[in-house]
Amino acid sequence: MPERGHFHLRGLRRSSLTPRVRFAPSPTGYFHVGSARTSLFNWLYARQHGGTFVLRIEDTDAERGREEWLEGIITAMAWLGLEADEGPFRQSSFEPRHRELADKLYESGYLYACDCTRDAIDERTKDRKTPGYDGYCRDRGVARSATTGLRFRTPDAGETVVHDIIRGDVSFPHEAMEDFMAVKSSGAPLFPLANMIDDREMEISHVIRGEDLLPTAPKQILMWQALNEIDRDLPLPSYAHLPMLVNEQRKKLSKRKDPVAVESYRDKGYLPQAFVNYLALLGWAPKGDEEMLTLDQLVEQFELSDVNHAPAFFDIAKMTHINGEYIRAMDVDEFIAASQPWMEPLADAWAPADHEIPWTPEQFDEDKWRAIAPMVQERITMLSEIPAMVDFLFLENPRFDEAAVTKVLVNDADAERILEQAIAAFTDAEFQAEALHGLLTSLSESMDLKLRKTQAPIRVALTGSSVGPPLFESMVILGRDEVLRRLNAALVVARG
RNA sequence: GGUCCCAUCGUCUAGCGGCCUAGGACGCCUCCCUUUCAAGGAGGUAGCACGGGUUCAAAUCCCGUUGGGACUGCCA
Repeated sequence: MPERGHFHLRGLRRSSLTPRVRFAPSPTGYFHVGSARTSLFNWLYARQHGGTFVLRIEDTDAERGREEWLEGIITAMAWLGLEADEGPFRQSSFEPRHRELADKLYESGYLYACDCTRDAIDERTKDRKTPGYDGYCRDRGVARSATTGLRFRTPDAGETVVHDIIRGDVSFPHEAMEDFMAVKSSGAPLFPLANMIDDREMEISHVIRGEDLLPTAPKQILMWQALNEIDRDLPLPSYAHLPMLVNEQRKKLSKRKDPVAVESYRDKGYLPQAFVNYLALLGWAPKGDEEMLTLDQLVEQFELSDVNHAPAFFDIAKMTHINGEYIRAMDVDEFIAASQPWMEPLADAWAPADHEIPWTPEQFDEDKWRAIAPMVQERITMLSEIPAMVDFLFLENPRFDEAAVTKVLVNDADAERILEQAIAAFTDAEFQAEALHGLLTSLSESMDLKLRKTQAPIRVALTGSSVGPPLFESMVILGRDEVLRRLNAALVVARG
């Protein structure tokens, strides 16, 4: 069923309404979670309608665009599974066309030259109720020069209506619309113009972007219509403005204060499927009660017109929970493969940033890791948590948690006899989890202690921590000799 | 200040006039399971911002108020 907004495409010669959408990020050094969501929604829309997903990098800000950042965007999108059908195109490469059309708009009178400085405008308008450009140069006939920008002559009356697939019709009265700057004094168009020209040239049918761009939509529509008069006559795209992603203060996510880099979530060990799944749940919800959805299911169920209007809080706690679910849902081999970058990163493969591995490559033991992996899998929510949980298997000596040592080895009067008896019992025990379990259980009974009490000093002695994977399984993986050696070392500590 | 957007549990949301005694999920709390921690199981906590209409009937429609937010640059 065609949703609201599709009527714009009536009479269009574009082949049978197949949509062409685009994701147009500006390169800023990392991939923003908001961009990821916008990208995802565009991709989903294209996929479910058999359309085309175009990637266009808006790199016209000379100071900002850096070569390696393009790679960052593509890498992050590939990680999320959002490959573009066309592109990446660089907006900067279309600048000749931008200038050509800007000139045409100027020659046709849609744009006029303005030599006002910001200070002069502010000075003139400081006492007015309505700040913004006052139209000073509108009819002054200022000659275009290297110091004049070009402003768009907005209509005096009437209004421009943005037909938004998500929000319905949004009207902007021209009366309140200033003659905005469209072309820099350098002759290069500003974002609203350049962005719109590219959408025309690429015959984009649906502009799906953040709500922060809703106020620029009427400007772009006005200029689009102007170009329809003097250049090609092209149908307006449909618009869909996605609600903002906000922080706990309900403000737009800030690159300064909020953790917005997609790369950092990858580094922490969020799985792309989980990340995408969570992103899809921000501003949209599936029909049923099941919210764990694969990319394929999202393509099937996603509905752009059902997207919410209100801003959504980017809740890392919920995303982390979903990530844990995905981790537990993997089979062990998948889990081991996925965790490799955090365990034994390959020399020329991707490795997480800010991640320290406590053991050396020589100390790492693949067999031990495989043996304990299933138990680790159901205890973590992020892959980066793994090393701290298994390092005792690979290190010469466990990294001791001082608080735990003090509590269960030093300050606990029972620690000494528990360790002594455990050593005696384990020395010629069958080293198998069930057997060890039974052995310590009966040993506890003979000492009139709870098993939870007797396992504590042993756990700290072997792993350095009072929390961790199941103890008896860990003992088997560690082996009798090592278990006895560590218990004896702990006994020395317990005896003070 | 101006223009625009928005408003259901703390959070993400379902709900599109009667099925709502407002459903699910995260979080939080309790209990069960249990060798720690998790996981899992069973419960619980908590919401229609407010005020007017319209209607036999409103979380759902309309208006207003309040409260959030975005934009307001020769950045994109």
